[in-house]
Amino acid sequence: MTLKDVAALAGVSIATASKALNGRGYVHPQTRERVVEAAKKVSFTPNSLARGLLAGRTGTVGLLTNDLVGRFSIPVLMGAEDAFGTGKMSVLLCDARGDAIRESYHLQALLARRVDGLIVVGSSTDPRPSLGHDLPVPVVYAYGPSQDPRDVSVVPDNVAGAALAIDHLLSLGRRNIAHITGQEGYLAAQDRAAGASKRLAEEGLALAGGRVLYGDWSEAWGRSAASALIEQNPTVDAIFCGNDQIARGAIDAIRDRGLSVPGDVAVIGFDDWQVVTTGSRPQLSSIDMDLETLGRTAAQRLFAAIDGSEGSGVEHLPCRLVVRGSTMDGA
Amino acid sequence: MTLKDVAALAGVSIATASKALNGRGYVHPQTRERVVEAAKKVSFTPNSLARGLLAGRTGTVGLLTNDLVGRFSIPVLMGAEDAFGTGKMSVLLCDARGDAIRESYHLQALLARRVDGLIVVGSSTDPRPSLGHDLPVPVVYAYGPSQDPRDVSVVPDNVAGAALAIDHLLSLGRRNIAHITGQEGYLAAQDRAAGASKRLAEEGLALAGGRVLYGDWSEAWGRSAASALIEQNPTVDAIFCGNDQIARGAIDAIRDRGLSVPGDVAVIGFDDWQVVTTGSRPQLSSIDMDLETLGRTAAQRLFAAIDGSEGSGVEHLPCRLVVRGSTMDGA
DNA sequence: TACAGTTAGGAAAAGCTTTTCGGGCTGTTT
DNA sequence: AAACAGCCCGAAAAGCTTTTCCTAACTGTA
Repeated sequence: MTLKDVAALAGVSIATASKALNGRGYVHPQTRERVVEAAKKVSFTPNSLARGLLAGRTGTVGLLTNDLVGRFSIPVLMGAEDAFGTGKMSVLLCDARGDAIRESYHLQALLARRVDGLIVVGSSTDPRPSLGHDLPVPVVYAYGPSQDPRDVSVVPDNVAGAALAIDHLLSLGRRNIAHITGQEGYLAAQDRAAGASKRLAEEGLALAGGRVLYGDWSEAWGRSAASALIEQNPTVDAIFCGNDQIARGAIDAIRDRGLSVPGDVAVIGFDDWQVVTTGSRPQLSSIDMDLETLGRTAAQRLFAAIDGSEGSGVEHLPCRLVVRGSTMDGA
Repeated sequence: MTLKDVAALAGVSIATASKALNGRGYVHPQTRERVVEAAKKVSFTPNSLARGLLAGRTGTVGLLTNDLVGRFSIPVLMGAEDAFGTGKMSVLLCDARGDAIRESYHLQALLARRVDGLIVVGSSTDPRPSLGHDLPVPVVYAYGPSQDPRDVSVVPDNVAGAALAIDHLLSLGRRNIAHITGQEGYLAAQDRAAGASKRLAEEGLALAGGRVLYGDWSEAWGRSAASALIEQNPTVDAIFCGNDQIARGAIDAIRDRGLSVPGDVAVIGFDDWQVVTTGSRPQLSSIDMDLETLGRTAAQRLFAAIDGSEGSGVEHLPCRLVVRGSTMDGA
């Protein structure tokens, strides 16, 4: 099953066999045919290890994630795999589970396998420590940026995404817009709140309720916060929520109070997590971070870096508005 | 950054450097110290490619999935990664996206990289075509079994899981138990229905409504099916649902009709998908397929096969009952 | 002093592929 | 007729590590 066997079977030298299979140099068509035939016969597959050893490039990239169970890593990973092209580039996957020691262990293993580059996927959009600059391969940080601005990072633009949500609500004629979101400690929560406030301020408006309602990222919080909000501010006519679960909770609470969504209160979420958005009644509008595009972009940046391009800094990718029943006038 | 550099820096031969770092043969402690020091200094990482080329084993396994976005592959993958041990074994991930051509392409790439073994993760529990037996490495099928009984497969025991759910409902004193589930075409739907019916039959009972309510795996179906069911069979006191989304829809429909869960009707789902089970009111009891254990087991079977063990056939792993508010008496 | 037994370290092969270089050969040009 | 160009193929090196075998030196003993 090695090239030597193929060469022997075809009655040529190893060098000729190699050239025949790779289309290099001068090989008589008839000879080439014999070699190809022999290779097929023994189902020869060139050994990538030997190839990589020689070429210095392995056609493998490492994907270091910290939150595989979470729903953010996977789309990024998909996009990256997509960009690499089927079979051309392979992905070595490691999940550090938020543990720095485990991470450095994985990193070591990846470097030993001579990956051509690394993509680091954060578990949140909070900046994370850089892997450093003395690595022998380029690194791209996706979803969560590196703390070091000299690194290359690709992240979703939460601020603009929030503005998109507010824009949409404004376009529906809503003016009393509240914002319920998750833990204040998350940069994602801060960014989305900032984006929403800024956009409202541009229109001379302020958040209904006077402030951002921080809590946690759960439906339960969405329910209780929305309920209390409506209680205290009956004029609220729209709620922008920090994620889809909160939004779904808000929808349920509003319906429980006998109000209609979106008739009385329009609701929009964030993340566009299908299982949540399509399960609710009415279905939930949301802001999609388009993580697959983000993953693809990260892969492209990595390719560029592998090919010698320099560049650095944090690149913010736009979000997409996905309109469903919870903000649809006709509903 | 190669062993040669380390050896030169430490003033020894390559062979000695190798032995010093790997603890083989006779090396003077002082020499060893010098070598280790030198290796650390240039941050030497042994080239896995060269190592693998020599040893014939690469410490890499291929993970071929068909449904990365789906929620079943990931826990399996996690469990497998877990079993392999951090840094010791690496995982090459490929997503064929249900495309046979893409799959064979990925397979080729994995074999070229000389993986030590393969785990194939199905996108459903329906049997899938075997990769064949002329592969140079062992293969274990996880979640979805191979159609070929000579292969090694590890799958969740849906039949027993359904019986577990029925047992639980019976233990609450419920006797009029209905079953709402997804498309009849899915083996998972059939197995769960069969397990439920069998367990009921053992108690001399039959399904409330007289038949299994097949539909799709959505909340919307759960709502409409549960609503119609209660309408026609007011005596129903429990519903076993084929997945969590259907169950959540059922809960909502029951509450909409002014009945209480679990007071009037107990509801239990399947899959234990946290975002669905913990978001509902009350929180949803469910059957957990424990996919991480499944992944771990698949990895162990693969290890065994790599080490020469034979064995074959489909191994069914038990499910776990997770009790929450929707079947809790006190609630 | 010679020898056996340890101990330390080096030379070289193996593992597989790709690429470079050079040697035959045929046919053509001067 | 001689030289040259073009074509085809093979020998060998490079890429990096591990392991086996071997030599040299040293310790202790007969």
